[in-house]
Amino acid sequence: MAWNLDSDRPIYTQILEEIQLRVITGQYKPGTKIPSVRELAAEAGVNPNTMQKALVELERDGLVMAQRTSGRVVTEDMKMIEETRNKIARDQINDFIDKMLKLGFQKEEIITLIRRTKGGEA
Amino acid sequence: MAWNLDSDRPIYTQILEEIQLRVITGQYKPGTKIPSVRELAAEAGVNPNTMQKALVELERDGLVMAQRTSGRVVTEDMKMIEETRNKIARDQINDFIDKMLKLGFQKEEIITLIRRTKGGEA
DNA sequence: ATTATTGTATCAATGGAATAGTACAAAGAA
DNA sequence: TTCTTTGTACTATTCCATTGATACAATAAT
Repeated sequence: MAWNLDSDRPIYTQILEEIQLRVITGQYKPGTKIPSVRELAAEAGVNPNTMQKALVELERDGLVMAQRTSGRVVTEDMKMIEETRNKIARDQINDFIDKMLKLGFQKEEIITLIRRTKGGEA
Repeated sequence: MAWNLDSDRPIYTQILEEIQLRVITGQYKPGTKIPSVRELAAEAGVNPNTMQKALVELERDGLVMAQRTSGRVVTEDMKMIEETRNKIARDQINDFIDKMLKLGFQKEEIITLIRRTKGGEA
């Protein structure tokens, strides 16, 4: 999977979101180890310090835990993972709706436009 | 209207978007003058240089035009304004759908969630 | 004619993000 | 034991966004 980093937002923020996504989607499974700081940094093409910063922030949220010398492990708290997913989705929706309303679209128009958009029809 | 600037994206980008929005929504009407660089900077609480940078970028898009000493004027090209609005909306939708699909939601789920969201049912 | 306002240009200083390089302590592997 | 890998810490440097301050030319207002 690509990291797809752009330059108009802090890199460590984007990295944080990408790892969050990998946990939420099960690419990094509960209770398992994730790659080391240095590996992840190499994979993402960033400096280890930048990766470290992202990981420390993720740690604050409790989504991953560092074990001094044996690496980092994804939380086993499935409920927390699910709640994180829902919170992110809720924020996405609110931001999106807010912007669209500001642009002068109404809810039913928005829904129509989404229906016309490719992808995700199961 | 508030400028509502946050610190995790370049200020001049956010300013640019805000002015774009004001044109699109008719707060700044086609053919009329917009406030001077210094006024806008004061209103937004930023340095004139930062405001200037945003305005120059808007100029590239052709949404506003500078007149050396008499100020800046909004374009009278309604079609361009409408196209800008549609482009922004399209980008918003695509980004939003993309993120939601990555989070594992499907289109009908997304629509359901939007229906449950407050606002814009006019 | 004088003054004020306009956009524009330029320079220096500051702060945060990112890079680069290095080092250390703890634990597992050899 | 020795070596390697782990997370972590630290310092220096570079780059960009932002601020601050100032200046200039063209025009509108007086």
